[in-house]
Amino acid sequence: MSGYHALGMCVSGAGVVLRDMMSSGFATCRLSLTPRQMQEALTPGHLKKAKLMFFFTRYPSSTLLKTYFLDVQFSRCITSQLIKWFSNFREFYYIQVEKFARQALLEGVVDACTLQVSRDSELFRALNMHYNKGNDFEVPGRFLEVASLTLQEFFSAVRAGKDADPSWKKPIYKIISKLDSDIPEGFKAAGCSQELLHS
DNA sequence: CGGATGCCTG
DNA sequence: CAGGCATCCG
Repeated sequence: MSGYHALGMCVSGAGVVLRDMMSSGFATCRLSLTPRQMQEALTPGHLKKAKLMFFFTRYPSSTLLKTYFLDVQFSRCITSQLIKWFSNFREFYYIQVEKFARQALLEGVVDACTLQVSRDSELFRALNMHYNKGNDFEVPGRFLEVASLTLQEFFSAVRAGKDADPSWKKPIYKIISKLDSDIPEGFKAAGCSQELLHS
């Protein structure tokens, strides 16, 4: 809940100001008047922001990322680093889900549909701990749905013995990649990364 | 060749 | 999470 408030405040704030700085000052005086807030390297605040964004998008394009990190000076290095972050986020996510799917199988679960990820489930706890450590952000319900589907897909695949195929996860990745949802505009706000760091 | 992906290591 | 490397494509 506190997370929502912080973002809400960012939305009405200095978003426009940053744009003006970029279009005028930066473009005409690139060497002498570099905006102070324009980061040349990703900060811990950016990392925290990226993790929260993961709750909405698992497969963000570099283009999308550029529109949500307006305070970052994108370069090949920065872009690849951000993309890399999400790649790492996905790895952790899928590893966790697979683990719980196999566990459910061992516990004798029969119907995949009964596998639902709720806010009080162990899987959610593990994921929330990783992407929202301080638990200061209200995870969107949509994420729970995506996680549930992912869990069911892994469960069904393993139960069907598809994990024998070296590339058995590919079909699942394909499905999940289509479930990305829009990211709240609040994440674009200037200073958002730092605000999150404090909350 | 240089950049994007993906797997997997430490 | 960052490094490395193998691989694929323009």
